[in-house]
Amino acid sequence: MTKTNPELTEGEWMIIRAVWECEPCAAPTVQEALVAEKGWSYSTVKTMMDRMVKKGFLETERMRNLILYRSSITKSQAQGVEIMRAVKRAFNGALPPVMEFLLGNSELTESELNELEELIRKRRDEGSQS
Amino acid sequence: MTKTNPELTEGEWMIIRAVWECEPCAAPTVQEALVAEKGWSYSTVKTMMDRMVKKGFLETERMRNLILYRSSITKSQAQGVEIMRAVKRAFNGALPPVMEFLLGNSELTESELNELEELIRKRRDEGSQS
DNA sequence: TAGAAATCTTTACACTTGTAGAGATACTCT
DNA sequence: AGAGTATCTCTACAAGTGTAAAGATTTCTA
Repeated sequence: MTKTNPELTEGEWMIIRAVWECEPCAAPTVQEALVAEKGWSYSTVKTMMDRMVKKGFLETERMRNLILYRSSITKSQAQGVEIMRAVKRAFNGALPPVMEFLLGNSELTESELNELEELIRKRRDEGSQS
Repeated sequence: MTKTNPELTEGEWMIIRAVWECEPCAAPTVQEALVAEKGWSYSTVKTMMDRMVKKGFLETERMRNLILYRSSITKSQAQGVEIMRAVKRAFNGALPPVMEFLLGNSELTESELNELEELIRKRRDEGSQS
């Protein structure tokens, strides 16, 4: 039942980030992890988590009276969907302008710039081999 | 009343893209432009547009019986907000991993790669001057 | 000037999302 | 076994979003 194209809401991102940190974990644990940042009550968190189960973002396993949750989607999967959705919406799916925007609007250190150049070089090598 | 931090929904993106294409334009024009892709009725489009006015995403000007709409936010403004929101949500605001992801998951031509390197170089020069 | 055509206004409804209270259960410790 | 504690379930509600029908108004045209 794993969702292949997960579109998470802001609240769901909060939840799943916490789950990735501690899975498998129970709802009260997640709530405790988020209460400082979001102030959410237990009911709030539990409701969201159960909705996420229904949507296929989380899975549950019952251990006695405890319900353990784990993510059904990987972090990189969710990251990819999220970023690509934005790219599609805002840039009609065109990547170079996005890169351009990011390069122009971000604070990158020297070493990060080097790293990126390295990635580009690697990318080029891979490309020419196929 | 221009919104400085516009978060557009999917539907609103549809609308505003069409508005950017033809502004100033009337609601029926926008509806016609979108009906093929979305199948939205006139009422649907008009309702969304009026909500967007209330939110400060669009502005209106009345000409006789016609209401002309124009965008209150620029394309690059909206693009920036959209992409940065995704970066923040999915990558906790860290840009290098995003770039890495994009480089690894996109089809870029040789010349686009060159272009990116050029951008990086330029970025570095700017950085070292300040 | 009456009917047709274009456009706008009002109202509505279902679904999602953020939010949570209140009550039911189950487990633990004395 | 009873009381306290932890956890879960049920129910609810307001705001926002996608969707649009029906009616009102304005303008054009014969």
